Amino acid sequence: MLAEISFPIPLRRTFYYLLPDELELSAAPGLRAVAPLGKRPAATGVILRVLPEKDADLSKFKELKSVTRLLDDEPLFPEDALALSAWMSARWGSPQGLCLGAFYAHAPEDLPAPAALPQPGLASPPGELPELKKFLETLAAQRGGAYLLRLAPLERREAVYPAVFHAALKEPGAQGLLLVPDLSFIPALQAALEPLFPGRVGAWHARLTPKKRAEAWAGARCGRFKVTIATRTGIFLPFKDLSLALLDGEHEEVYRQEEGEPYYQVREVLLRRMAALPGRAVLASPCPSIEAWGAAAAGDLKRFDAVPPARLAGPGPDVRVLDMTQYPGDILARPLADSIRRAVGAGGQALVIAGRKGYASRLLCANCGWMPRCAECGPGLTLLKTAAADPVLLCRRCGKKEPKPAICPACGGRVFRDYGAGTQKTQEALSKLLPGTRIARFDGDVLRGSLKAMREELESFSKGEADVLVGTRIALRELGAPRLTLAAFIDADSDLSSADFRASEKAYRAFYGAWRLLGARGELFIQTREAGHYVFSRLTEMDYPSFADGELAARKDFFYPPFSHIVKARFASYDARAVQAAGADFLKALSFLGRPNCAGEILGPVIPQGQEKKKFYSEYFLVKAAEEKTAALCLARAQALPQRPGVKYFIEADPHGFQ
DNA sequence: AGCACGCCGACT
DNA sequence: GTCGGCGTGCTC
Repeated sequence: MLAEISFPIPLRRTFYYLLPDELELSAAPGLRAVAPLGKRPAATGVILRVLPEKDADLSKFKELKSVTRLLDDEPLFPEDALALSAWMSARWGSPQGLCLGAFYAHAPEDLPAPAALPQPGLASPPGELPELKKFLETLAAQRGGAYLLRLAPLERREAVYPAVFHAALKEPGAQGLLLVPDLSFIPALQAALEPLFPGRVGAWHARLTPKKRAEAWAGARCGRFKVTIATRTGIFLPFKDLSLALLDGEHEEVYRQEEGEPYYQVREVLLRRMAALPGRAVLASPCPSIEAWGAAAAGDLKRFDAVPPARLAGPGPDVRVLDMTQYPGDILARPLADSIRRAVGAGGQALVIAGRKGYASRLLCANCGWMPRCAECGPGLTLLKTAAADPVLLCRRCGKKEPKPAICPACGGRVFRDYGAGTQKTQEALSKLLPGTRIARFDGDVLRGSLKAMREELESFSKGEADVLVGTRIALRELGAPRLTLAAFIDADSDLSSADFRASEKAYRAFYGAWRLLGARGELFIQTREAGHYVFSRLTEMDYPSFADGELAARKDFFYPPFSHIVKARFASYDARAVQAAGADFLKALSFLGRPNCAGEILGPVIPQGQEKKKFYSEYFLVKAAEEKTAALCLARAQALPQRPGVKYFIEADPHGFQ
């Protein structure tokens, strides 16, 4: 008999090994096996299947090696980890061996013997939150199911999640997994869960010491830990009986693994894994991803809004959207300037978020403030200055280009100005406005400088030495500012018109994040030339559902996820003709698209801006497929393309932030 | 990914 | 004359 084995190496290939007689009976799919591989005397892989010799084509290689030994008596995962990793591999294109490796990477050679465990009863439940009651009752009554839990803007997760796990883990052996975006969230949640499950709350993250890591891994596997709180790799932990998995802040981008294979998206793996077990899956967020929102609308997730009606939520910060067409040429509109002066004068602090550095300028009429928009997509266009040709306007959403107008269609004016104030320009303007005030700056330049300088800038603000902090959106992340009474986005348009179709969603969350930083009596200002954009219409009440509904409708119109699956293929070379030939190969390999059961479309070739006079050429295609299966097929075909010499291939599923 | 082979620069 | 840099190639 043979064993087909998958190793954690970046090869889209499995290996056949001979099973010695004494291992023939115990070998089975899902068990780890040790075997020689290449020059390595002992490599550990996972058996995918056991098959008779006649079923394998052994003609393509000269030697057939033997399995040395097996590491497990039974599979580490009660669910079908092989099927899950095969799906991951097809979904995001990483080799199955690496996907399996994510599940098996931390397994010790010798599994610790499962110790007999005391099964203490549950402690008394925490204070019941009325708006959560319905959700908790539903959860307690089900063994499976997927849920979207929308939390109130100012809700403390430490108050909500213990109630969720308490309601869901009543059965003695049932285990829970709580995934968080960052390891800094773990201690507080651990402290909140500990009273309910004394001594049975585990923690898993990248910075555990080897000993702690082994303990956490074994504790999940043998059932010692009732709840494990983990960062994203925790999705691959083995559990004896995983009954509930909750993804906190499910919209967060850290849940998408894009640096290094295997590529995956925690939200999707979690839903898939919990459905396979089966167990309950909960996606939680105050502003859910549009993907999750769409899944709820389609009935794939059951949505619960643990959010009291806006009017009962009490006073929140004031939100003021300033229409900058009323203040042409100003960096700070008058009402904002007045409010900053007032806020700082009253002993408060102001946070000013400028547009990101390096962004292409936008164009506006110097006379009337008119700004070109894309006829089809709505959001403003971006002005691109190219050295060779005349300036063009580019729609970042659909990629359509048009020449820069010579005269303003609104007023006939012939003078146009660039628009977009960077952090430095904003800092200057603020210095003029507030002479003698210390203004700290926090942006990519400071960040790129030294880590120490960055901390100092941020701390000078947090400690109150500076009254104003100017920064890009990264400044929002780790800011602690007790005296903060005003936050302002100088140029919301640079966020809204960015390359990504998730731009509005991200912008909304940025506004929302700033809003949350402010106390109940704070002021939030947003300067924009697109004051009619639907993002803003939902901000005054922080009405996320209607914003998300609008966003979802736009995704449907433009055939974006969750209504399609995107595959991006980019080809790059010093030889322009080789790039084109690779593109032709690609189109030929995907010619099945559009046939029955293979609905989809191909956009491209797109030639990225600014390479006109460079020696290096690249172009890319975007495939939008209606079904996940079709997208997976496109991905597989693109990866199987014959490699043309000198051409680099970049094939990616679900690209974020493409242009 | 590993691990080895192989062919050119600075050193005990 | 060797030690060692990392480019290239292969793994049932």
